[in-house]
Amino acid sequence: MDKVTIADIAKTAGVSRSTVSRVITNNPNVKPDTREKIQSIIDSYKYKPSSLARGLAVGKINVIALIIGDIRNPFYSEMVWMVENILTESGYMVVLCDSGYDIEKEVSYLQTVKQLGFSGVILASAMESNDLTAILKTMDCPILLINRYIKSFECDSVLLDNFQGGYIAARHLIELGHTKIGILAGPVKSTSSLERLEGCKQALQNFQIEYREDFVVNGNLTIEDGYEYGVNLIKSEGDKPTAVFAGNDLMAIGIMEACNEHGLRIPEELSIIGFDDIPYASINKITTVKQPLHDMANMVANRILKKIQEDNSENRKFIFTPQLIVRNTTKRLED
Amino acid sequence: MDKVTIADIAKTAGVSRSTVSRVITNNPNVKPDTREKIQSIIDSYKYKPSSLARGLAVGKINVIALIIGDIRNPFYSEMVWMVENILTESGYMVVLCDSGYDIEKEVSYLQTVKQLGFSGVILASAMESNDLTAILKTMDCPILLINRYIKSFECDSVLLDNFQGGYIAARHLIELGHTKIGILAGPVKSTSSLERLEGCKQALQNFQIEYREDFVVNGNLTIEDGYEYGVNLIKSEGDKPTAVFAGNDLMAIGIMEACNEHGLRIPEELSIIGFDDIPYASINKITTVKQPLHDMANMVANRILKKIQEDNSENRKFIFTPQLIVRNTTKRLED
DNA sequence: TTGTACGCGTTATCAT
DNA sequence: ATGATAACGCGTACAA
Repeated sequence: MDKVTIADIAKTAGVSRSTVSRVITNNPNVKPDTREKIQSIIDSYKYKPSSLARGLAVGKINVIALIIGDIRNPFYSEMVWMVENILTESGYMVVLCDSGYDIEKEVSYLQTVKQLGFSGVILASAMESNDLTAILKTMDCPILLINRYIKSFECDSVLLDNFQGGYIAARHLIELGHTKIGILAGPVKSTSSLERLEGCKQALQNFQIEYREDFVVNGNLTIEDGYEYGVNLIKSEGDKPTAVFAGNDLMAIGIMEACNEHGLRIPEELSIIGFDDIPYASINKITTVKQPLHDMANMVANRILKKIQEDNSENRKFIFTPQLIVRNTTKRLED
Repeated sequence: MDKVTIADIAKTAGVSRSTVSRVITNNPNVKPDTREKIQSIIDSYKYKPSSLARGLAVGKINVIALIIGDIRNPFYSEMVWMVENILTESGYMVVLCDSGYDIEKEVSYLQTVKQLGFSGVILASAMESNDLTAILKTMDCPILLINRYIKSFECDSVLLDNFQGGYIAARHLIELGHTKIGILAGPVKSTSSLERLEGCKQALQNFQIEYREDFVVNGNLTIEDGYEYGVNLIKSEGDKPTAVFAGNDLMAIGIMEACNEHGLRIPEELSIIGFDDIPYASINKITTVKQPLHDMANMVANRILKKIQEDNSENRKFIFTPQLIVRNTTKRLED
């Protein structure tokens, strides 16, 4: 039983391949009778057109790539889950690509996207890089950025007001009386991490608190990096922060783990605030800055669909507002 | 600047397309000089062959689908992360598909896999179903099952000894003196969940403890379901379990959350054991049954590669051994 | 070692 | 409303 093609359907229906193709693509130029007849033959044969062949003919394939930094980060996996549901509903297949925050891998994925003729790309991990910008400019499909902003490349983007997020996080700690605030920021190349840091600085400045370079460290947004930071913090001599702003919840969790192991009580001896509000933040009662994940995911999915359908629409930025969620890991500084 | 094709390369190189194609596919029948010359032209043009066209010609495309139940489950996302790394290294693109434990969605993904001519499929969420078996039998690429076993369909599979996993979990609780053991099992249609339950029963029987139907509930492996179970447990009247075996860590976490909220102390008033040993289990010091994720992921990736390369190899099952990890959520029953 | 010619399964253009 | 035919870009027997 060989593979059944459009030619087989055409033959048994006694029509040309063109007509069969028309009913497949919902072209109105088909007599209702013939359409019905052909459709029934298609059904009975359980015939499904080859997406490869169609893709070659049309130049596009109904697949959208979703490139993210780390699928193990619950913030992303929640986002992915929602976006995929919407896109699948609309007949697109979603391809998930984990870049590991590695630009080289990102570029390589984009290359594949081109070679396969995908309909669109959603980039959630894009950091600044010449190579990236270069290939981005050669892409021949809509591109959407999540929580990232690439100066040298103009396109749609859905983002959080990260500056404000960093600001309200720091302000919260300051209002609790903390003045020695440690910052475990995200990667230097990530614009959103940078903006959160800037927001932090702004808050410190507004409240006339000294910004100390030696209290700032960059991590890679993983639990491991948070843990490492926590251990270093505990073992360090001399002046220590009384509160820490972590670039995301994962790192906050890592810090807490280190503290637990070394008997440093939270929040009595150290206040910690995270970012994202992943499920584990609520379970472990971590004070954090929430991203409106639900709304953002919806926007992402619907926006890319729109871009694919009408490619003439201009580029826009959609900015969402962060929200402070106070839980049990931050506490007023006793003096 | 139009899209550059193999013909363009051939023309500027002064050879036929065949020769160019040969250097692309690493066919040895090319004079070293010409190969070098052509390659340099390819490089300078940054030419990349269309995977679509190649796929149509060859009948296969270098993509492997990885269908999982719920990407938000850290056990899966860890697995995905590792498998994807290995497969990407070997030149395959990995497509991640989230089925939401929905067989219909699973079937639909497999349909897409066929239409797109993928090189292989890895199924981690496959449950028993006629529709599923039907389409599985028509797939024209290697199939690999993770932690699932489909009676009606013969293929490679990488799995944990789930029966033993359930057994050692229950035995641990029994050895701590518990006799009233609640079970929050996984979905009924999941063979691995079923086997864990069977292992549980066996342990109860071996130790001559009554198996109580009314202490067994099925959940969908999510935190939410665990939480709901926990609340019900707390609010229920009369005879209650003193210990609970959760079908996976996520549900164990949910139960713990419910207990925390309602002031039920763990492990003093209720012992809980999970399954999988996801990172949050170790962070939250949850006693659990560990799956050797690392080894399993390696096996999965390498096995599907082998299957793709030599399709004549016969089907095998690779069974891994679970391991009890005792932490802080289980405790000897005081009497 | 290289070139010719055909096939892969669809869609799209142009007649009819 | 329908059919013939030419793309789409590549791989590969087969011939040279």
